[in-house]
Amino acid sequence: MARVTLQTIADRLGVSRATVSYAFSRPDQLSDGLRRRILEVADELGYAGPNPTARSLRLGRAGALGLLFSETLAYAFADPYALGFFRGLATAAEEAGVGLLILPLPHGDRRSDTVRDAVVDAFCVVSLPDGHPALAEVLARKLPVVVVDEPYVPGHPFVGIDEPAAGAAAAAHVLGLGHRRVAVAMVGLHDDGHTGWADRARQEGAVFAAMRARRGGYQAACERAGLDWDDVPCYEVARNSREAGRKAGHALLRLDPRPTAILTNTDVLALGVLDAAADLDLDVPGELSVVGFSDSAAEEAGLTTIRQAKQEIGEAAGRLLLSGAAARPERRLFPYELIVRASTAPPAS
Amino acid sequence: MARVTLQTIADRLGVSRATVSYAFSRPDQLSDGLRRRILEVADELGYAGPNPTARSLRLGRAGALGLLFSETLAYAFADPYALGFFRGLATAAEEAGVGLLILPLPHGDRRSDTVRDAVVDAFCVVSLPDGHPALAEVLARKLPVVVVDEPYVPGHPFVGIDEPAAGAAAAAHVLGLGHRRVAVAMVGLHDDGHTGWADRARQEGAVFAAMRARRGGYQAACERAGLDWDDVPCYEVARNSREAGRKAGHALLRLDPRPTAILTNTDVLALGVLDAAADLDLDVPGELSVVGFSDSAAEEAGLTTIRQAKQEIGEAAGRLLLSGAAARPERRLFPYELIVRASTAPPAS
DNA sequence: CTCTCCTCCTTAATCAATTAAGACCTTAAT
DNA sequence: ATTAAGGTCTTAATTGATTAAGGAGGAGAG
Repeated sequence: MARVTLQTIADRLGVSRATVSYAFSRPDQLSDGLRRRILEVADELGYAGPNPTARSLRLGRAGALGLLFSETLAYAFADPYALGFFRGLATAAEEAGVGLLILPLPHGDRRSDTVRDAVVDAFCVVSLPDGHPALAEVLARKLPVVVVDEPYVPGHPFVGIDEPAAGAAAAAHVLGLGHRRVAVAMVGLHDDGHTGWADRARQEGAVFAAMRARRGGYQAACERAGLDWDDVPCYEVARNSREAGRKAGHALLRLDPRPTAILTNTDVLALGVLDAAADLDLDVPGELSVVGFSDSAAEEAGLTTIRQAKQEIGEAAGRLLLSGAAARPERRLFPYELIVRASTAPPAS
Repeated sequence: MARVTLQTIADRLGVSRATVSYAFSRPDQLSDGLRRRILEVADELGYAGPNPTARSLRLGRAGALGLLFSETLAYAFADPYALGFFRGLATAAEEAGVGLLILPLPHGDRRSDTVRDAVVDAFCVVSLPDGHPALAEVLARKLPVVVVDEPYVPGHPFVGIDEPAAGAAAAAHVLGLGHRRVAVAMVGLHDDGHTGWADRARQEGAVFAAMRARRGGYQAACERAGLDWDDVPCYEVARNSREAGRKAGHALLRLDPRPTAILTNTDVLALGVLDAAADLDLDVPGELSVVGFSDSAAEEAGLTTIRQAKQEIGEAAGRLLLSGAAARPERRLFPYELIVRASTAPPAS
């Protein structure tokens, strides 16, 4: 059975294709009788309705928002921060009645043309490392683009938080409590799978702009408090997982003198650091203070963290794209908030 | 500045449109020199690459999978079971290099044509109530469709678990422990927002087929154990939330005689029932046994539950659609597993 | 009777590509 | 010299719709 198109129906009834099209899209242009007959024949022939692709081509709109995320989709759907963001974005999409097309990044060697072939009206790019090839592909499409969290793309709107300030707030909190032996555990500095100590060059050359900025905030606050940043040990892990956090925790807690406070750039990592502390029978916050970031998995663990309005950020990104306001390179920074819970306290004197 | 198409470039260079197309899609059909010149001019004119919609129309494939979920997207991204499923589906999509188009259901009165207009190659329908209009719209598209969990759509492949058997296993567990005063808290029977006692008619006429089947399993097991189902109180809530579970818990625990075991058809609900038990200072599992369903939020709470292979189910659904095997109405039932944790014990004698 | 206005439908341009088949020219083999 | 084979580009059909503009016919007004 060949494909049924508008033309098939038109031929069958001896009317023009336009007439059949009107039967579907503009009932007022047709007499009721004919319209009914057309719909009847359409049904009889098993017509699937006006082809959305053809429609989309003619009308010049896709009815979908493209979403690009740095990690594999399987990871994204497990990351609390990403999920909060997706929720917000999905809400905006839902309100506008458009779909959300989640695109896989070409992973490994298999090259795929998902970005090039994505039938969308706009792109939302989330948390891509500097220089990631997918970003170039997105920009080549010349569609509206909004970037969330990272990287900074000149000429395109940006939504996120004031990362340096938020990082500084996290650091200032423990410094204000009196800590002087501060250490840092970070994920997402580079894309090369490295796990280990991060020297100054690696820190400052981090390809994830938000993480780089966050770290800059740590440093600024520490220096304002009179610490020498070179005395602040930084451990870097490749994946944002609890297990990786634990590893970083052990590395940092083995140091002599042992840090009394550890800053982490994600909550998941912080949970791992807490695991490490538990492994070593260290009392938190008595012997060790830990600060997370994002308030994504922090509540039950009683973790002090920086809360980001993930859902609002997602909604804002969506609305920016859907309102057509993405032409102006607006820069929307959302407020963050230091949430103090039971994982931080003054150091033992 | 007008839109740049293949034709624009062709005109500029005095070659045919086909030639330009080949420059992008089939380099071997062209001399290197010309190809280079074409790409140069394309760049110069700001050509965004072959229009994906036109491409899609001509090639007859969309490169995307449509996903339809019963709830609002904001809810879906917060539901642990849905997320596990999404993860699996996304993994399959990622492997095949196709996108995942998440479609909003027409919510409330605003009618939107997202299903009709979705540029996709196939649909995955998850957990829709019987008779939901969106399902009809999906079927009208005459594309491959796979249904997950519910409803049962004759003629289309189905992926899920053996719900009656799983429900029976949950019930048989507490019955085997010796419980006789069993009660049930359920969500997702109907779509009408009702919260309160569910009589036999409401139970059996439930529009969510999986939930209906699950409940049938409870009943069968109870009757096999010699209980009269009419003696088993059933409380129904409208939303799958912890708060709703707590409400159901209070309603059930106020009964005299008080149930010694409560079966719930989701983990989230079970957590709420545990909250209610805590409110009443009831010892779990000493004075009350609670069983969840899905193993989605159960681990930390020490909840006995039925584990469903959510991620595998998602992957299977995706692969079914992507392999083109969705033509046969295959019915794939995945194994479930009773996970016994600390929320169930024999009743106090 | 003529003019105007509606209603209902058709004509034809348009959206932006892909690709089989053919034309034309050069080179190599017989 | 003839034929075959390649390489490079063009022609034209095709994908499946939307919609402005126009035409035919009937109804009502003057």
